[in-house]
Amino acid sequence: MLRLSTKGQYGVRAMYEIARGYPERPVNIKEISERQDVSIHYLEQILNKLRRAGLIRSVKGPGGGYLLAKMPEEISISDILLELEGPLAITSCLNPEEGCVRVEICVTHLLWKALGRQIEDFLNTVTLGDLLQGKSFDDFTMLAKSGKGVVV
Amino acid sequence: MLRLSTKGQYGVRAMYEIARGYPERPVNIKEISERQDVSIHYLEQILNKLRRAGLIRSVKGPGGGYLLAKMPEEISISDILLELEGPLAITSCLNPEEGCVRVEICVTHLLWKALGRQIEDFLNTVTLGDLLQGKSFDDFTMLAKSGKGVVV
DNA sequence: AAAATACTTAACTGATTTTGTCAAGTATTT
DNA sequence: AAATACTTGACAAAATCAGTTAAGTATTTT
Ligand code: FES
Ligand code: FES
Repeated sequence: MLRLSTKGQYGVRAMYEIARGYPERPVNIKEISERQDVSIHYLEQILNKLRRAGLIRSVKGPGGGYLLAKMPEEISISDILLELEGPLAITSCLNPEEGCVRVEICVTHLLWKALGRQIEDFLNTVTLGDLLQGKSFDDFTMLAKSGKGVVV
Repeated sequence: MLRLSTKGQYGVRAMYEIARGYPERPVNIKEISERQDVSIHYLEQILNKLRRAGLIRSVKGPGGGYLLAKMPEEISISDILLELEGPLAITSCLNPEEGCVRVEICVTHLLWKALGRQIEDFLNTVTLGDLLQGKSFDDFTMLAKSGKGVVV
């Protein structure tokens, strides 16, 4: 139930590796591939999307690789997943591109909407910075929406 | 991203229709099919699973149909989805049946685990009773875990 | 007893999505 | 010029999803 695709998962793990080089050291694909055990070809596909989305930039030539385009604290998990998997839409009814004619009379619409908001709040709150710090996320749950800092 | 299957969605909607007959009136498949616009054959498949799981029971013969096996307040959305879509597992690593050898060294494992907990808390908290009452779920989010009542 | 209603079960199939691979580049530095 | 490294698009096997088909069994009403 509610599975995240490997593309999204690999994407976050790749971004973590790139974040480790922040702000100076370019991290090349081979290094990411080896550390996270994901094929180079598949990573190329993933990193390409993330680059076009402006989350990372690339440096060519020997010694090149990928660099974070922003501070780790400014890149949320949501940012990454959005590019790789499209907008969060628990149901097709909630997908702007699909929509649903039953919305007005549907008894579950608000339920799924609330669940989506719950997930979105969480993913918006957690950033690469949190991953770098090795947080446990135990207390993220209820504080996510408070807007204030999050307990470690 | 993170799509719920139609089976799960239809299942919740079907359970809502059955809940409307609680505690006495059996609701037949045809009525559910018409009100929720889901094929009878597909519903049969879904209701069968829910019956074997003990969430509903069936009454045969003319005037028969399906009845809730418990009070609407005692059946959570999580109960329904669990039967139709299996256990919540954002990633295969979190699925008991699959597992992952990288768990110990993985930088994202705790992240997905926390997200899963977030979702599970929510789905465990909402019941058919809430749907019957037409709640908006606006305030469920942060109060889900408090254990106490939920704001309408 | 017969007919009508209604649930039960298993098998099957087409469509879609996921999860990658392959091939042929382009760009930069040493 | 050679080595390194990113870039892009096409392709395809595998898995999952969504739904149908078909052939029942069980119960009540007349
Ligand atoms: S069926 Fe589309 S909103 Fe419920
Ligand atoms: S790769 Fe399995 S836990 Fe992260």
